[in-house]
Amino acid sequence: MSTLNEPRWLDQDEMAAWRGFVVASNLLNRRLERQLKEDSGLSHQQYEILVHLSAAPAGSLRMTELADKLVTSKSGLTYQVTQLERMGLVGRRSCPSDVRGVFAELTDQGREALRQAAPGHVALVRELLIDVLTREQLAVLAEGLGEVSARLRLDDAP
Amino acid sequence: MSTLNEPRWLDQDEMAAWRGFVVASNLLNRRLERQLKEDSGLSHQQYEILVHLSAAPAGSLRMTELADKLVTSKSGLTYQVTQLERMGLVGRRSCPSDVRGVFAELTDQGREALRQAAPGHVALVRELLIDVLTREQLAVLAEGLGEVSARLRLDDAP
DNA sequence: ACACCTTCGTTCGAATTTGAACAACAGGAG
DNA sequence: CTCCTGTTGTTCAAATTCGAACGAAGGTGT
Repeated sequence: MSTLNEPRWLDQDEMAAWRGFVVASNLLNRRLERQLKEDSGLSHQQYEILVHLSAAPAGSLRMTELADKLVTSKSGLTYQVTQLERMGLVGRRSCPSDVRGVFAELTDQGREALRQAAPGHVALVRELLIDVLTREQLAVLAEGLGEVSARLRLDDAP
Repeated sequence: MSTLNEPRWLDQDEMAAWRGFVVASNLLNRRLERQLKEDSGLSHQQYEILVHLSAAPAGSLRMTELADKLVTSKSGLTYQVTQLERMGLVGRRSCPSDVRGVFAELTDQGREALRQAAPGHVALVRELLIDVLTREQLAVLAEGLGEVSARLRLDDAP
Protein backbone atom coordinates (compact mmCIF):
# COMPACT_ATOMS: atom_id res chain seq x y z
CA MET A 1 0.00 0.00 0.00
CA SER A 2 1.10 3.55 -0.61
CA THR A 3 2.63 5.72 2.05
CA LEU A 4 1.04 8.68 0.33
CA ASN A 5 -2.46 7.69 1.38
CA GLU A 6 -4.82 10.49 2.15
CA PRO A 7 -5.30 10.69 5.89
CA ARG A 8 -8.78 10.16 7.28
CA TRP A 9 -9.96 13.72 7.66
CA LEU A 10 -12.68 14.60 10.14
CA ASP A 11 -16.21 14.56 8.77
CA GLN A 12 -18.72 17.20 9.68
CA ASP A 13 -19.89 15.63 12.94
CA GLU A 14 -16.40 14.80 14.09
CA MET A 15 -15.23 18.30 13.30
CA ALA A 16 -18.17 19.77 15.18
CA ALA A 17 -17.29 17.71 18.24
CA TRP A 18 -13.63 18.65 18.08
CA ARG A 19 -14.24 22.35 17.49
CA GLY A 20 -16.87 22.39 20.19
CA PHE A 21 -14.45 20.85 22.60
CA VAL A 22 -11.63 23.25 21.84
CA VAL A 23 -13.77 26.38 21.77
CA ALA A 24 -15.75 25.52 24.88
CA SER A 25 -12.56 24.72 26.70
CA ASN A 26 -10.92 28.02 25.79
CA LEU A 27 -13.98 30.13 26.50
CA LEU A 28 -14.58 28.41 29.82
CA ASN A 29 -11.02 28.81 30.99
CA ARG A 30 -11.08 32.44 30.03
CA ARG A 31 -14.24 33.13 31.99
CA LEU A 32 -13.26 31.15 35.04
CA GLU A 33 -9.88 32.80 35.08
CA ARG A 34 -11.41 36.26 35.09
CA GLN A 35 -13.99 35.42 37.73
CA LEU A 36 -11.52 33.81 40.10
CA LYS A 37 -8.94 36.55 39.78
CA GLU A 38 -11.48 39.31 40.34
CA ASP A 39 -13.35 37.51 43.06
CA SER A 40 -10.52 35.92 45.04
CA GLY A 41 -7.21 37.05 43.60
CA LEU A 42 -6.45 33.48 42.60
CA SER A 43 -5.65 32.05 39.19
CA HIS A 44 -7.50 28.95 38.09
CA GLN A 45 -4.32 26.98 38.49
CA GLN A 46 -3.81 28.20 42.02
CA TYR A 47 -7.40 27.43 42.87
CA GLU A 48 -7.00 23.89 41.58
CA ILE A 49 -3.91 23.42 43.71
CA LEU A 50 -5.89 24.38 46.79
CA VAL A 51 -8.72 22.04 45.78
CA HIS A 52 -6.48 19.03 45.31
CA LEU A 53 -4.65 19.68 48.56
CA SER A 54 -7.92 20.13 50.38
CA ALA A 55 -9.16 16.78 49.11
CA ALA A 56 -5.97 14.99 50.11
CA PRO A 57 -5.37 13.34 53.48
CA ALA A 58 -3.78 15.82 55.90
CA GLY A 59 -4.21 18.49 53.23
CA SER A 60 -0.82 17.68 51.77
CA LEU A 61 0.58 16.05 48.67
CA ARG A 62 3.97 15.32 47.23
CA MET A 63 4.97 17.78 44.51
CA THR A 64 5.15 15.19 41.77
CA GLU A 65 1.82 13.66 42.70
CA LEU A 66 0.22 17.08 42.73
CA ALA A 67 1.73 17.94 39.37
CA ASP A 68 0.21 14.78 37.92
CA LYS A 69 -3.23 15.58 39.26
CA LEU A 70 -3.03 19.10 37.89
CA VAL A 71 -1.68 17.94 34.54
CA THR A 72 1.10 20.49 34.60
CA SER A 73 4.89 20.48 34.48
CA LYS A 74 6.93 20.05 37.63
CA SER A 75 8.65 23.38 37.12
CA GLY A 76 5.31 25.08 36.66
CA LEU A 77 4.12 23.66 39.93
CA THR A 78 7.28 24.74 41.75
CA TYR A 79 6.58 28.27 40.60
CA GLN A 80 2.93 28.29 41.65
CA VAL A 81 3.54 26.69 45.02
CA THR A 82 6.12 29.38 45.70
CA GLN A 83 3.53 32.02 44.85
CA LEU A 84 0.95 30.41 47.13
CA GLU A 85 3.58 30.15 49.83
CA ARG A 86 4.18 33.89 49.64
CA MET A 87 0.45 34.43 50.01
CA GLY A 88 0.49 32.21 53.07
CA LEU A 89 -1.98 29.73 51.61
CA VAL A 90 0.37 26.80 51.26
CA GLY A 91 3.47 25.60 53.07
CA ARG A 92 6.29 23.24 52.23
CA ARG A 93 7.21 20.33 54.45
CA SER A 94 9.98 17.88 53.81
CA CYS A 95 9.19 14.19 53.53
CA PRO A 96 10.39 11.99 56.40
CA SER A 97 10.84 8.85 54.33
CA ASP A 98 12.56 10.52 51.38
CA VAL A 99 15.02 13.35 51.75
CA ARG A 100 14.34 14.54 48.23
CA GLY A 101 10.59 14.62 48.75
CA VAL A 102 8.59 17.78 49.43
CA PHE A 103 5.04 17.99 50.64
CA ALA A 104 2.88 20.93 49.67
CA GLU A 105 0.55 21.51 52.58
CA LEU A 106 -2.58 23.60 52.88
CA THR A 107 -2.40 26.19 55.67
CA ASP A 108 -5.40 27.29 57.72
CA GLN A 109 -5.36 30.48 55.75
CA GLY A 110 -5.32 28.45 52.54
CA ARG A 111 -8.33 26.46 53.68
CA GLU A 112 -10.13 29.68 54.44
CA ALA A 113 -9.25 31.17 51.05
CA LEU A 114 -10.62 28.08 49.35
CA ARG A 115 -13.78 28.15 51.46
CA GLN A 116 -14.29 31.72 50.35
CA ALA A 117 -13.50 31.20 46.68
CA ALA A 118 -15.33 27.93 46.08
CA PRO A 119 -18.97 29.04 46.09
CA GLY A 120 -18.51 31.64 43.37
CA HIS A 121 -16.42 29.34 41.27
CA VAL A 122 -18.79 26.40 41.52
CA ALA A 123 -21.74 28.64 40.77
CA LEU A 124 -20.09 29.80 37.56
CA VAL A 125 -19.11 26.29 36.48
CA ARG A 126 -22.75 25.39 37.03
CA GLU A 127 -24.09 28.32 35.11
CA LEU A 128 -21.72 27.97 32.16
CA LEU A 129 -21.48 24.21 31.82
CA ILE A 130 -23.31 21.89 34.18
CA ASP A 131 -26.73 23.49 34.14
CA VAL A 132 -26.57 24.01 30.38
CA LEU A 133 -26.43 20.26 29.80
CA THR A 134 -28.99 17.58 30.49
CA ARG A 135 -28.38 14.74 32.89
CA GLU A 136 -27.83 12.41 29.95
CA GLN A 137 -25.37 14.74 28.26
CA LEU A 138 -23.42 15.02 31.51
CA ALA A 139 -23.27 11.25 31.84
CA VAL A 140 -22.00 10.83 28.31
CA LEU A 141 -19.45 13.59 28.82
CA ALA A 142 -18.18 12.04 32.03
CA GLU A 143 -17.91 8.57 30.58
CA GLY A 144 -16.45 9.58 27.24
CA LEU A 145 -13.92 12.09 28.49
CA GLY A 146 -13.08 9.82 31.39
CA GLU A 147 -12.09 7.15 28.93
CA VAL A 148 -10.14 9.67 26.86
CA SER A 149 -8.28 10.84 29.94
CA ALA A 150 -7.54 7.31 31.07
CA ARG A 151 -5.97 6.43 27.73
CA LEU A 152 -3.93 9.61 27.70
CA ARG A 153 -2.62 8.87 31.16
CA LEU A 154 -1.36 5.51 29.98
CA ASP A 155 1.00 6.34 27.13
CA ASP A 156 2.17 9.56 28.68
CA ALA A 157 4.40 7.94 31.29
CA PRO A 158 5.82 4.81 29.62
CA MET B 1 -34.35 33.47 52.62
CA SER B 2 -30.82 33.63 53.91
CA THR B 3 -27.93 35.01 51.93
CA LEU B 4 -25.75 32.49 53.70
CA ASN B 5 -27.34 29.60 51.84
CA GLU B 6 -25.06 26.74 51.02
CA PRO B 7 -24.24 26.83 47.33
CA ARG B 8 -25.34 23.92 45.20
CA TRP B 9 -22.18 21.83 45.12
CA LEU B 10 -21.55 19.40 42.32
CA ASP B 11 -22.77 15.88 42.90
CA GLN B 12 -20.71 12.87 41.91
CA ASP B 13 -21.85 12.73 38.28
CA GLU B 14 -21.49 16.44 37.75
CA MET B 15 -18.06 16.42 39.29
CA ALA B 16 -17.03 13.50 37.10
CA ALA B 17 -18.12 15.39 34.00
CA TRP B 18 -16.35 18.56 35.06
CA ARG B 19 -13.12 16.83 36.07
CA GLY B 20 -13.19 14.74 32.93
CA PHE B 21 -13.54 17.84 30.85
CA VAL B 22 -10.70 19.70 32.53
CA VAL B 23 -8.31 16.77 32.64
CA ALA B 24 -8.99 15.61 29.10
CA SER B 25 -8.56 19.15 27.87
CA ASN B 26 -5.20 19.60 29.60
CA LEU B 27 -3.85 16.21 28.60
CA LEU B 28 -4.94 16.65 25.01
CA ASN B 29 -3.42 20.09 24.67
CA ARG B 30 -0.20 18.84 26.14
CA ARG B 31 0.06 15.96 23.71
CA LEU B 32 -0.96 17.94 20.65
CA GLU B 33 1.49 20.65 21.56
CA ARG B 34 4.36 18.21 21.77
CA GLN B 35 3.46 16.43 18.57
CA LEU B 36 3.04 19.58 16.53
CA LYS B 37 6.22 21.18 17.79
CA GLU B 38 8.29 18.08 17.16
CA ASP B 39 6.68 17.25 13.87
CA SER B 40 6.30 20.68 12.29
CA GLY B 41 7.92 23.27 14.52
CA LEU B 42 4.54 24.86 15.08
CA SER B 43 2.70 25.52 18.33
CA HIS B 44 -0.93 24.48 18.54
CA GLN B 45 -1.91 28.13 18.49
CA GLN B 46 0.10 28.80 15.37
CA TYR B 47 -1.37 25.75 13.70
CA GLU B 48 -4.87 26.95 14.48
CA ILE B 49 -4.09 30.34 12.99
CA LEU B 50 -3.07 28.67 9.76
CA VAL B 51 -6.21 26.51 9.80
CA HIS B 52 -8.57 29.42 10.24
CA LEU B 53 -6.84 31.47 7.58
CA SER B 54 -6.87 28.52 5.22
CA ALA B 55 -10.60 28.12 5.69
CA ALA B 56 -11.29 31.80 5.10
CA PRO B 57 -12.01 33.36 1.70
CA ALA B 58 -8.77 34.52 0.06
CA GLY B 59 -6.90 32.93 2.96
CA SER B 60 -7.09 36.13 4.93
CA LEU B 61 -8.90 37.47 7.98
CA ARG B 62 -9.01 40.65 9.96
CA MET B 63 -6.99 40.48 13.15
CA THR B 64 -9.96 40.97 15.44
CA GLU B 65 -12.06 38.40 13.65
CA LEU B 66 -9.23 35.92 13.80
CA ALA B 67 -8.72 36.58 17.51
CA ASP B 68 -12.40 35.83 18.10
CA LYS B 69 -12.24 32.55 16.23
CA LEU B 70 -9.13 31.52 18.14
CA VAL B 71 -10.58 32.62 21.46
CA THR B 72 -7.44 34.52 22.36
CA SER B 73 -6.51 38.07 23.24
CA LYS B 74 -5.76 40.61 20.55
CA SER B 75 -2.28 41.21 21.89
CA GLY B 76 -1.59 37.51 21.91
CA LEU B 77 -2.60 37.29 18.29
CA THR B 78 -0.40 40.24 17.35
CA TYR B 79 2.53 38.39 18.84
CA GLN B 80 1.84 35.09 17.12
CA VAL B 81 1.15 36.64 13.73
CA THR B 82 4.49 38.40 14.01
CA GLN B 83 6.15 35.06 14.71
CA LEU B 84 4.45 33.45 11.73
CA GLU B 85 5.42 36.42 9.62
CA ARG B 86 9.07 35.87 10.51
CA MET B 87 8.69 32.25 9.49
CA GLY B 88 7.25 33.40 6.20
CA LEU B 89 3.97 31.55 6.72
CA VAL B 90 1.72 34.56 7.08
CA GLY B 91 1.76 38.11 5.78
CA ARG B 92 0.07 41.33 6.81
CA ARG B 93 -1.99 43.36 4.39
CA SER B 94 -3.75 46.60 5.20
CA CYS B 95 -7.49 46.85 4.75
CA PRO B 96 -8.75 49.04 1.88
CA SER B 97 -12.02 50.05 3.52
CA ASP B 98 -10.60 50.72 6.96
CA VAL B 99 -7.22 52.32 7.48
CA ARG B 100 -6.92 50.81 10.95
CA GLY B 101 -7.70 47.33 9.71
CA VAL B 102 -5.08 44.65 9.13
CA PHE B 103 -5.54 41.40 7.27
CA ALA B 104 -3.51 38.38 8.23
CA GLU B 105 -2.95 36.46 5.03
CA LEU B 106 -1.72 32.96 4.42
CA THR B 107 1.34 32.80 2.17
CA ASP B 108 2.04 29.96 -0.25
CA GLN B 109 4.67 28.77 2.15
CA GLY B 110 2.11 28.90 4.95
CA ARG B 111 -0.31 26.81 2.93
CA GLU B 112 2.42 24.30 2.33
CA ALA B 113 3.37 24.18 6.01
CA LEU B 114 -0.25 23.51 6.89
CA ARG B 115 -0.55 20.82 4.24
CA GLN B 116 2.46 19.14 5.74
CA ALA B 117 1.42 19.48 9.36
CA ALA B 118 -2.25 18.62 9.07
CA PRO B 119 -2.14 14.84 8.51
CA GLY B 120 -0.12 14.09 11.61
CA HIS B 121 -2.19 16.43 13.72
CA VAL B 122 -5.53 15.08 12.54
CA ALA B 123 -4.31 11.52 13.01
CA LEU B 124 -3.46 12.26 16.62
CA VAL B 125 -6.74 14.02 17.32
CA ARG B 126 -8.42 10.94 15.91
CA GLU B 127 -6.37 8.52 17.94
CA LEU B 128 -6.71 10.40 21.21
CA LEU B 129 -10.26 11.67 21.01
CA ILE B 130 -12.44 10.97 18.00
CA ASP B 131 -11.81 7.27 17.59
CA VAL B 132 -12.06 6.68 21.33
CA LEU B 133 -15.68 7.80 21.34
CA THR B 134 -18.72 6.27 19.73
CA ARG B 135 -20.77 8.03 17.10
CA GLU B 136 -23.44 8.77 19.69
CA GLN B 137 -20.96 10.16 22.18
CA LEU B 138 -19.53 12.41 19.50
CA ALA B 139 -22.97 13.70 18.61
CA VAL B 140 -23.79 14.47 22.24
CA LEU B 141 -20.44 16.15 22.69
CA ALA B 142 -20.89 18.30 19.61
CA GLU B 143 -24.40 19.35 20.52
CA GLY B 144 -23.73 19.92 24.21
CA LEU B 145 -20.47 21.78 23.90
CA GLY B 146 -21.81 23.69 20.92
CA GLU B 147 -24.58 25.00 23.11
CA VAL B 148 -22.12 25.80 25.88
CA SER B 149 -19.91 27.70 23.47
CA ALA B 150 -22.83 29.59 21.98
CA ARG B 151 -23.95 30.81 25.38
CA LEU B 152 -20.44 31.81 26.33
CA ARG B 153 -20.08 33.80 23.15
CA LEU B 154 -23.17 35.78 24.01
CA ASP B 155 -22.39 37.35 27.36
CA ASP B 156 -18.74 37.81 26.58
CA ALA B 157 -19.16 40.66 24.15
CA PRO B 158 -22.14 42.72 25.35
C1' DA C 1 30.59 -1.77 49.04
C1' DC C 2 30.13 -0.60 44.15
C1' DA C 3 28.26 0.95 39.76
C1' DC C 4 24.09 2.07 37.34
C1' DC C 5 19.76 3.81 36.34
C1' DT C 6 15.70 6.18 37.93
C1' DT C 7 13.27 9.64 40.57
C1' DC C 8 12.70 14.19 43.05
C1' DG C 9 12.30 18.99 43.07
C1' DT C 10 14.55 23.17 41.72
C1' DT C 11 16.83 26.44 38.73
C1' DC C 12 17.60 28.63 34.53
C1' DG C 13 16.67 30.97 30.08
C1' DA C 14 13.50 31.43 26.46
C1' DA C 15 8.94 31.69 24.79
C1' DT C 16 4.38 32.88 25.38
C1' DT C 17 0.21 35.13 27.36
C1' DT C 18 -2.36 38.66 29.36
C1' DG C 19 -4.61 43.23 30.50
C1' DA C 20 -4.03 48.02 30.52
C1' DA C 21 -2.70 51.99 28.15
C1' DC C 22 -2.30 54.09 23.83
C1' DA C 23 -2.84 56.51 19.22
C1' DA C 24 -5.32 56.55 15.19
C1' DC C 25 -9.42 56.11 12.95
C1' DA C 26 -14.66 55.04 12.04
C1' DG C 27 -19.40 56.18 12.50
C1' DG C 28 -23.27 58.61 13.98
C1' DA C 29 -25.92 62.44 16.61
C1' DG C 30 -26.49 67.02 16.92
C1' DC D 1 -18.79 70.16 10.04
C1' DT D 2 -17.97 68.79 15.10
C1' DC D 3 -18.10 66.41 19.07
C1' DC D 4 -18.54 61.83 21.16
C1' DT D 5 -18.32 57.19 21.60
C1' DG D 6 -16.65 52.70 20.10
C1' DT D 7 -13.20 50.05 17.36
C1' DT D 8 -8.71 48.59 15.69
C1' DG D 9 -4.25 46.89 16.24
C1' DT D 10 0.00 47.59 18.67
C1' DT D 11 3.09 48.32 22.52
C1' DC D 12 4.51 47.66 27.09
C1' DA D 13 5.60 45.51 31.63
C1' DA D 14 4.45 41.78 34.35
C1' DA D 15 3.16 37.14 35.09
C1' DT D 16 3.20 32.56 33.76
C1' DT D 17 4.63 28.48 31.26
C1' DC D 18 7.65 25.06 29.50
C1' DG D 19 11.72 21.95 28.62
C1' DA D 20 16.38 21.00 29.46
C1' DA D 21 19.92 20.68 32.69
C1' DC D 22 21.16 19.97 37.29
C1' DG D 23 22.49 18.11 42.01
C1' DA D 24 21.09 15.07 45.26
C1' DA D 25 19.20 10.95 46.63
C1' DG D 26 16.71 6.39 46.23
C1' DG D 27 16.80 1.57 44.66
C1' DT D 28 18.71 -2.49 42.47
C1' DG D 29 21.80 -5.95 41.05
C1' DT D 30 26.33 -7.83 41.56
